[in-house]
Amino acid sequence: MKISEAAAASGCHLETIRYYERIGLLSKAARRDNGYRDYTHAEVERLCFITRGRELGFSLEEIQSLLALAEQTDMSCADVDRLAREHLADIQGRIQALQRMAQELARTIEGCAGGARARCAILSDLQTPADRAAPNATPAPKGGRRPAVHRPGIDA
Amino acid sequence: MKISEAAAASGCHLETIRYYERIGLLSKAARRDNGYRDYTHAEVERLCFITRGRELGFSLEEIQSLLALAEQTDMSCADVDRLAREHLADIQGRIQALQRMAQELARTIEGCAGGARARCAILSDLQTPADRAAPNATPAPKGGRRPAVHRPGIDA
DNA sequence: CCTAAAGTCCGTAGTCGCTCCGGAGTCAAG
DNA sequence: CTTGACTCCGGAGCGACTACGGACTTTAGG
Repeated sequence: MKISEAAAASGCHLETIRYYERIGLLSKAARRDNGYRDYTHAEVERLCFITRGRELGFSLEEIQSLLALAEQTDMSCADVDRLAREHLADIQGRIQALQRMAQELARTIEGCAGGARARCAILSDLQTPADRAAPNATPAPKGGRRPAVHRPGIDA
Repeated sequence: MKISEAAAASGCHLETIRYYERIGLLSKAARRDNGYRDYTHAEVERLCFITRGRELGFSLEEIQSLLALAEQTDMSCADVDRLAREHLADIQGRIQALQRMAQELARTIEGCAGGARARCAILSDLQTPADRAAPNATPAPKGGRRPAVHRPGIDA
């Protein structure tokens, strides 16, 4: 399988595959006589695993751990489970942080009369430090700092 | 006001302040005789605005627009409102994407018996391409690609 | 007054996960 | 034989910081 086919089969961008090889997440692919990379079914599966993991918001480092665990055939399910649960908790934390953001932002937008500029609530709200602006909200919407899903093209 | 005081007053990391100056988000601060930066109340307010904007998930570029709008004293409230609403929609999109992730992940974790490794649902689920794994979920959880909140220290 | 610690300066490099670039070689179709 | 698509590679760029190292200044304590 050539790299473009592996890309199509895994849903992973071609350049990203090369990138994964470069950073050692994928082992160096076999080469044909012409120097082109040649992928086996197993390698494409590994790639699918990575891609899917990314879609679920795992970092490449976490995915590497998961792959390592997947390779030991005994006594690893509990570890996998723990990792997944930790990750889920992290995602939920991020959802909450975003929800707080959305709430505050919505409240701020509400306050804007919509045309009379003199006392634009949005701008003055932005000027106000978080704790004064939202005494009920958690001091700072800090949570996990995990990198997670990077979604390429598609500009909103 | 020295930089550390400005940092404390604005809740913005000291190095980040210098960074903002470097990229032109803040104009170059006045200097004392010893070369130390000296901040006025207005500059600290601008910094608060930026920090708060970041907390609400605006990108630095968006914040720059907001600041520019804030400086024109007429006819900008509608623009501010539009920007804020667009941003809110983006945040909501990201929340939904994360919720899909969490749902799928939770479902995957559910399937794991918890010890018997032979058929660990989590790992095999990860092996499965997204569309086969979750026929009901949106094809790919792609949404906005805005960078938004980077939260430094604090590891979950 | 001297010393040590803390604060500030600066530029540069590293982080994460890609993505794009340019220039060169290879391959398949017309 | 030419054209276009594909592949190779290393390196730079993105966003928003964070960290580092070496030089300088200021401040507090003895």
